[in-house]
Amino acid sequence: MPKVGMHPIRRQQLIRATLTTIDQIGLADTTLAQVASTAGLSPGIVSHYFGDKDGLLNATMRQVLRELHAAIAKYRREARDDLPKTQLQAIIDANFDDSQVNPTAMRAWLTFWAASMHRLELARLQRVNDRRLYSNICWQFRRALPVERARDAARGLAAMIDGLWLRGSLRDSQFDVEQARTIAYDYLNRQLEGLV
Amino acid sequence: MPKVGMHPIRRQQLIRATLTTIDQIGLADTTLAQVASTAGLSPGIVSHYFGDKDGLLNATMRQVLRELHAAIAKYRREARDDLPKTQLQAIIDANFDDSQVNPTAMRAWLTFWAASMHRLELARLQRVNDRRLYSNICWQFRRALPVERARDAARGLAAMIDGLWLRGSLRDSQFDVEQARTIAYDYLNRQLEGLV
Amino acid sequence: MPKVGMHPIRRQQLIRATLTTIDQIGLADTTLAQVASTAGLSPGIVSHYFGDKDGLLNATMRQVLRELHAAIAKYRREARDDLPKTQLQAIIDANFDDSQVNPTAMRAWLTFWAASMHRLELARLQRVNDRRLYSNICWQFRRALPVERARDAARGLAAMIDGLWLRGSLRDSQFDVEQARTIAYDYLNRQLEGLV
Amino acid sequence: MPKVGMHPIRRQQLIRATLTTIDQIGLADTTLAQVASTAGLSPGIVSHYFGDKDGLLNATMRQVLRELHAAIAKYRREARDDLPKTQLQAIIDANFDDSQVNPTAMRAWLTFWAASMHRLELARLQRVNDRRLYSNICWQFRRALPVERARDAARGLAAMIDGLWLRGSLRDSQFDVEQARTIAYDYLNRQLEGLV
DNA sequence: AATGAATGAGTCTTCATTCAT
DNA sequence: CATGAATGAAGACTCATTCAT
Repeated sequence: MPKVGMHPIRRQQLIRATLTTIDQIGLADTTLAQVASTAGLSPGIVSHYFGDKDGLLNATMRQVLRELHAAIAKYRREARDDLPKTQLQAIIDANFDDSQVNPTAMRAWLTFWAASMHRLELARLQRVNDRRLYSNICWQFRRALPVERARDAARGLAAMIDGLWLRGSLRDSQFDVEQARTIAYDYLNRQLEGLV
Repeated sequence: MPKVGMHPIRRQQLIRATLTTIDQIGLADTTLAQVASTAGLSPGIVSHYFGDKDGLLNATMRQVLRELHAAIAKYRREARDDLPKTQLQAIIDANFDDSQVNPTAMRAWLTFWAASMHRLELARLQRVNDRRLYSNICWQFRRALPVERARDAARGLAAMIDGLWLRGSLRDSQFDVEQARTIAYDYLNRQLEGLV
Repeated sequence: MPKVGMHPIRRQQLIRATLTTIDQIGLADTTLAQVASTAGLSPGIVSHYFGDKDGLLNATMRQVLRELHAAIAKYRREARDDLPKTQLQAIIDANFDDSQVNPTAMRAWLTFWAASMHRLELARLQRVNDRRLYSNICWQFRRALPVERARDAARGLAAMIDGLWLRGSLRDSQFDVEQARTIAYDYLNRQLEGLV
Repeated sequence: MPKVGMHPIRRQQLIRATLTTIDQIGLADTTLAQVASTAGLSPGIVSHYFGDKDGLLNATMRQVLRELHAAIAKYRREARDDLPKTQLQAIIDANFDDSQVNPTAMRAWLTFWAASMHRLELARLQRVNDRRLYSNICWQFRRALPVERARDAARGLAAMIDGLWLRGSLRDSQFDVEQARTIAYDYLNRQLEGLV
């Protein structure tokens, strides 16, 4: 079946299958055979497209990050204005978009976060993403607050977002987006209180 | 001297060795042989004291939780008064006590958090702890705020604590306790603003 | 120009690539993908021209043997006379011709020699060649020596040639043709001593 | 079954099994499972005693070399005098001792000789052995011949021994010790002719 | 004629667990 | 109590071979 142009399709299939498997049985129990079979392919194919298991995992994490960035970009593009508060709300909304808080995505996130503690490449990806979120937030706060205050506010909001999300990942029940947004918005409002 | 009481000593040795190994090479690469050798014991001994690997892991997580509770109890006991704010500050301080934010402890935490997604017993322990933190915080807020407000404030503070801690776990550098406390205190102050 | 005759060209390419690969990484690590890529072709092509891996290996060994016979024929044709001694010297020279003692050729030889222990077809080729060398040598000795003496002299010279070559194959350095010839000539001289 | 002192016994078992397997199906088709099963043990045991397949192979080759050295030492010790000729005959005899020319041993030899072309450690062992044989022989010749003559005689005899042995390895039939000895003795006699 | 994607059987290796001592 | 030898199942990875294009 040597159709040309299978590369991107097969990679997508396998990355999707990896996310599904991580969701269902966890990274520790995820085998290449599992992933391949979930993708409806044979085990040998993984090395063909990703070299080895690490390659597959790295690619999967990159995909997860890409989706977060896409969500953030979309929400900010669609924000009704460019005020700091509006933009920060867009960032909050993007982080709690369904693409990010559905159980599969959340489990993948936490899985990669934990795995990054001992895997160099994942740690690198994680750190880049981490800094990007913080920078975006900080930039907006600096338009409204003195630099030191802006930095703490940014650290606080980033922590709040991750914390709400982290605690949500534990629940069996659906992540409560409204509640999370209310709490994050409240934090934001209090930081910008009496300004705009 | 009776030779009794090897039980608790050996268990401690093995749990310590488990934490060390998780810290250094990660749970995924932690083998019982590693753990046993780190503890200066033979591989066969693990099953003698913990039944199997799961038993060891469960016991290790219990130990980590116990230490957090001990820290919280200690800080609250030593708080200068029983005012909500003071008690909540004590809870914050306990969560950022060195016993909780040293790299080994933080890695263990995140490791177990992630592992709990697919391990029933760990999930149970996690959830109990999670609720206990929330309940403690909520209880204090309710002494100062209307119930609905108290609940959101509690959710927010718990998320803030976990988020600061989570983001700290990524850093190579030492966790910045002062900064984390400043941000958490600030959140607390704003929630209780104009009350006391 | 008819497009016919790709057959011999492709086969040559692949056989050459096989020898190169055996030289560089050894038969044990030689994969069809390696060979094909060295030949600048695709992996699937091998089965088209040789059926399977065994077919390729057999063809490669045949080629190696053909080159030895060509060398021997050439040297004997060019010998200055038909005396036994001259003809035996020609055989010695042919065996130490550069086409036989360059590192690639020597490694291929030893590789096939070893492989022939458990591969029927290679063993057959090996044995035919082996006998041919012995017969050639023996025939010449019989022109000068009584039959029993001739047989032992032939066995000795054949062993001497193979032994010099075998020990040369170990060296990292270039095979010392002069030295090998001196030693083999000396053996020859002593066998024919006092005879002319 | 943790009897102590199993180490040397198990290693022997596995090395023997390796030699048997190489003899019967060849190195290329020798799997650890094969070896272990031949030894009546489980596949996992190999890594316990030899680390990995390479470790097993190295140990096996070392054993083969050890046996050759033991044979040489024994024959020289038992030689009736210390004359060069007698000692050289002892070396020849040792190389054609049954421990060296039984089919299993010969196949192992040739296998390792070929394998050493692309395996560093085997090459090292091979070269050490190679030099030792040459040195021993050369030393004896130098007691009877001028240095240059001694060196060529040593190279010739070493090549003769290896060549006879190499050609013998091809035969299905039993190695003809008498014939080989006759030919090697003859070479020796002619080199020392008119001296002692 | 030639490609190269895909398969799937087979190998090495790891490791939790058992158990004789 | 404790050891550590031994097991054997399971996983990652390789690669000869096939086959649609």
